[in-house]
Amino acid sequence: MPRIPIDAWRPKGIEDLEENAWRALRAQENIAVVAGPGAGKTEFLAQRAAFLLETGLCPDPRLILAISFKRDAATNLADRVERRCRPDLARRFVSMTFDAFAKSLLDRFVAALPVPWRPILPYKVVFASARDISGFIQQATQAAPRGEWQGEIAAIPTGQFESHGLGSLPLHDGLLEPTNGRQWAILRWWRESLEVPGGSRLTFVMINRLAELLLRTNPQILRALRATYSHVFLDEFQDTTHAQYALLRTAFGGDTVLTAVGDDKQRIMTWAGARPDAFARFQGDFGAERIALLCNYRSSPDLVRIQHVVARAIEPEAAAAVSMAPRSVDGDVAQIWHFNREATEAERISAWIAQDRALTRLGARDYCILVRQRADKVEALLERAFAAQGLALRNESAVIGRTTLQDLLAEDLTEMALAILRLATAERAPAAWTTVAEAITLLRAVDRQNEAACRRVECERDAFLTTLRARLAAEVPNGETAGQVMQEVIAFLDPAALARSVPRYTTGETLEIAGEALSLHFAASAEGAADWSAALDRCEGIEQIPLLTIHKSKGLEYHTVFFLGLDDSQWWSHTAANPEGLATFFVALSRAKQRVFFTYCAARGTRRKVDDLYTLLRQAGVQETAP
DNA sequence: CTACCGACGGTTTTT
DNA sequence: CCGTCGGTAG
Repeated sequence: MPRIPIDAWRPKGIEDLEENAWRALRAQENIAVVAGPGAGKTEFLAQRAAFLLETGLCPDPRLILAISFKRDAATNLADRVERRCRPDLARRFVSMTFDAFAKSLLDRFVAALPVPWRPILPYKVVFASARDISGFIQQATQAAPRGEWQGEIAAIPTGQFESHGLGSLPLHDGLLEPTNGRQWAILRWWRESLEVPGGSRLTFVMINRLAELLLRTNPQILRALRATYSHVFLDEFQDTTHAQYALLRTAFGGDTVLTAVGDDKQRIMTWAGARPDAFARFQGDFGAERIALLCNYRSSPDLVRIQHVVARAIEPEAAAAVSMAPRSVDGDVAQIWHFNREATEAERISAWIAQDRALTRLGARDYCILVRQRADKVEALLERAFAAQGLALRNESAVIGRTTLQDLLAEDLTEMALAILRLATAERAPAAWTTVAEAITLLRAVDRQNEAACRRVECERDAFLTTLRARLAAEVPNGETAGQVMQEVIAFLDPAALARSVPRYTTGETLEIAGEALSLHFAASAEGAADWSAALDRCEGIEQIPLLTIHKSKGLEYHTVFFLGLDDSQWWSHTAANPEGLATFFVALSRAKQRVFFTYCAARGTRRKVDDLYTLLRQAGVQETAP
């Protein structure tokens, strides 16, 4: 296949790029791309991948590795590259999460770890709860060999032990001799976790640290890794933790070309262990040039202007973004709504949305209810009023069985099972056909060359679909039938085959948890649904207004955003001008494409702590009204 | 058994 | 800031 000359390369699927994006796209050195909300970070990375592959700057057989924090971000990026590139090139783009990257290194080369750090196999991935850690700190305090260390250990903040303690202590070839109480406690944690008869218990922070040690002590593995990947992309770089940063330095501190993308103004994960200086250090440690993307393809000019007031409060030097999205609504694009009673608040929001929908024909998913925390409380508060207006809410973080709604909807199992049910209810569902065909090929492990085998599998599939179609046609949707039907669909897909063919389902209880939750959720969706197709719509959240926390909304966008509860009780941890609080507010504000409304309800509490946020809105010219 | 007090967690991802 | 949980006094 011919390579495209660098100067002749054009972007795929979009018109053009802004000037700085072109410069960043063509860079052959490490770069730090600072991209505010709506700048098209993911699109930029997808275009850069296409550029590097199609021009041969990433030469065959070398690969591009893209590292994201969340699974959905990793999948999303891989999908975009697939849509932009020939299959043989897209195959050389590897997109995974940080944790999956660290774990894959550990799993492949565990035997190369220095003996004192080698886990007992099979090790188990565990998630240390705050309770586990505070319990550990308590007993470590008791057991500390020196009096002066005891106070030091007792003073370790529970929330920082894993990220700042375990995450930032480098491991060494041999056993380490602790020089202070903190180190003693961290090493004790390591020994207790590694020396579990029957299998070590490792958290992802530990897996990151072990992967880093592995590369540092095995130059030949490090060389092989660097030979594999010519370029590495790092998404949401502002959220990099201590352990991840250390792994990056060891793994790619050589001649790999790194592209880090992110926005310090959207750094809202430091409380969960993100290091506050990742971007700044990256520029120093990796000699990366800083390139700022200035366009905002999401929000209208009026919203971008309001966002800029908040952006400057976070970073006084912040450059103003240029809105590329025309305004499409009349009236104020931002308002503060003041209520006395929660019932009035719920009623006015729902009535407003119902009326707006009637006028504009926007879909339910063009609106969004954002909260700082405790989405279930807000769901209970709004549900009745919304139902009275014929609106449905979808609490994305609702707990279903042992998982949550949004995790369940991201499961491969869910995608496959719902596609089968779509085929059994809808007249035409081309996307569902593709999904089902691919799923069956994967799960039945049919050789495409073997025509007889293919036909047999197709017959089996059609027979199942015919029976299912007849069954659904004969029954009115209800919870009990829906639960049973889902179990049958899962049985048809075959849990054993899923465990064999989907890496995610190979170990642990993930498949079982997803199966359970899917049956529960489909049952709940079918209860009171007009027909089976409506039950499936409900299951997928079509025509439901999303309700989610700011943290979950990162990276998403909505035409009209309601931020519910700009008050001290939702913002209990906020203090004036603290960067993380301002960043959280900035993320909420910048989800909106056209309109954003903040609500305050006196019955919920005061607004002293959040006074600085109101001041910023006032400075930006946002009016307060009592609708 | 109940009533009250103080401590603590909340916003999250990851195979 | 506010709800929950565990402990203890009555």
